[in-house]
Amino acid sequence: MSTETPETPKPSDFIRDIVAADVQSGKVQRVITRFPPEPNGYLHLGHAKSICLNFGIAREFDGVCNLRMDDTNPAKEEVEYVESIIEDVKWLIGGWADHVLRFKHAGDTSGKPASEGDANTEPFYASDYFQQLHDYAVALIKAGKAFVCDLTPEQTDAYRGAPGEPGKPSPWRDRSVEENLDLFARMKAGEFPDGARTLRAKIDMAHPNVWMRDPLLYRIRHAAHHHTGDAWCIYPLYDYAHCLSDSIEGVTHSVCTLEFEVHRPLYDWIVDNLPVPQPRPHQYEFAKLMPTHVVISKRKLLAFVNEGIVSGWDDPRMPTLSGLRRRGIPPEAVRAFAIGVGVTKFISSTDYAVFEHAIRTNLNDRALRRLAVLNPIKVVITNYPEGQTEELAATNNPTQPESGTRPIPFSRELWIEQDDFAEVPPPKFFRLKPGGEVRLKYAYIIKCDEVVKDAAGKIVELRCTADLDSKTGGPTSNRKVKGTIHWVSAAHAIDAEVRLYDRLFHDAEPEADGRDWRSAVNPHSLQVITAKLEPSLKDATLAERYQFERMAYFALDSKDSAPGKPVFNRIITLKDTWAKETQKG
RNA sequence: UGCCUCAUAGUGUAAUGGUAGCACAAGUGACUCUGAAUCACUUUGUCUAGGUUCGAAUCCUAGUGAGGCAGCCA
Repeated sequence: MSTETPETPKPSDFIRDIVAADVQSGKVQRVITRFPPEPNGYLHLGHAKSICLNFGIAREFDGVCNLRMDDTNPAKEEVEYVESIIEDVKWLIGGWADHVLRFKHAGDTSGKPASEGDANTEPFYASDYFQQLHDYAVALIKAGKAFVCDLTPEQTDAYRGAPGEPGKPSPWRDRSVEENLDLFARMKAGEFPDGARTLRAKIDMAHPNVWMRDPLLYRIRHAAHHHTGDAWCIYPLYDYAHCLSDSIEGVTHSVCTLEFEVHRPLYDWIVDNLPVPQPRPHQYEFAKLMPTHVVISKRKLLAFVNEGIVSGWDDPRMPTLSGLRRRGIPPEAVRAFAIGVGVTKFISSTDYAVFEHAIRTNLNDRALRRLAVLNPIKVVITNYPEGQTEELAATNNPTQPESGTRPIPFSRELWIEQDDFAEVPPPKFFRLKPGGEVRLKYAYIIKCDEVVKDAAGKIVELRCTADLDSKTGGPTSNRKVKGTIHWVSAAHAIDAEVRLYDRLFHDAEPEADGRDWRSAVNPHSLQVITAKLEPSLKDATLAERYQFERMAYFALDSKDSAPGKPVFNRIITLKDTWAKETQKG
């Protein structure tokens, strides 16, 4: 069975146009891209677009894509995040771009990929290149293009000037090459405390682009690094490390988000002022994905976790990739969405409904149909013999006829959905009502004869008669009634915990008008119930997706489900035009 | 108010000087043993003003609006 949602014909965008032109002209022999997350948080829906872009370009142009940890800041980065990033990337591109994903041999720092069949691999790390980066810095100093600056952080800010007004040169700008070399060596040797000195590029303090005003290249941080340990106490900054990491790995197209656009002149300056291999990498920027109805900044996601609003980074309500995965959303759906939104430089937000549509499209194709009653009400078929059971054939997936049928048991006492009965039906109500008829899916047409209530007036049971000639598949089953509802046999149903997830935010823009997103959190984003499931669901598997007919799509929870004790997560509801209809009234 | 960038239906996104199309959303109808899916149809758009051109969403100029940039974060 194909699980790949038909994707837009052939992705084409301004970045792919550039790549195609570079390949066409022979400027680039082999396309190499990279996905460079900083390991200081979990990957989320926004990253999915970047992953699909970088890996997508690689696979479309017979290139490769390096997974690289952009870990130049020892204070913020952790191994836990590295591991989650690897798992999430593999999950997202699984079955689609695995073959273009490159790792390197564990421990190797050359920037070269692991050889075929190497079993001991790990992602690339910017921190692998600290020595090389250091040597390049020395070269810059020798060329008179970098200097050690003694300004304090505050002074550095003040000297930088502001947009619109030029900065002024650091008094340390014209130190001799020898002095700079000596000082840089002593920075590296740990002679100075944090913040005491920096290494800066010597460019132009009056440059209209603030990032070109003698930008910092290295800072002193006496801190252990998650990957290099205590080997270094000077750490390169992003602008210096990123372009050179690209160069060292042979990246041809370095694709990043729009906020780095103003950094591009610096990216170019660094690689153009160092003897790097040619052709050198080039940076291109696109607008990041901003879905409505979510909050995806790392800081806020971290707050969700730390403040206990959700159960963890992989809570099924989180827009993290691990959250989406645990929710049961297939990677194919995430990909179809991330690719479908397109790539431009226009800052926009994407309606969450587009994502939901991608999920439903994928699930409709692949999900196994099952009958399950979420909020049960008892039905007794008074003309059906007590103790009798018959097996009926139920279709597994009408969109995949080869998926066949499975047997479901029918008996005198059933559960049906509370919403499928109305004592006082609204207009156009097609379901069960007193004196009315409805089809029990795959079974009989029944008529409601009597509504039984308890002392409090609460409905406890519906007494119905079945038209025994109307059995599905039988010779006299052709009689039509307007409504068909789902049901389970009370004697055969299994109870299971079902977690009904809803959007974490009802507002399209949870932070509109400067509100704190916390005040917009949907208090009913999780509702836990015990549902009545058809017995075949006791054999549900984690790999499978299920549609509880007429209700929603579900998947087993990967953490809390156990053999004999299934726990289902609601992935997404079916579209419900009836609910929309009733809201109109 | 210096530099950079962007502007096409409600939301996204195509059209690369030649009929403004697609998706989502919204609406109407058909079909339906899932009020799902499917199918058909409908509504809504080139920021403004000039210019170049036989012809402009596209090229030029000016304006307007929006965003990014002044971390020893990435």
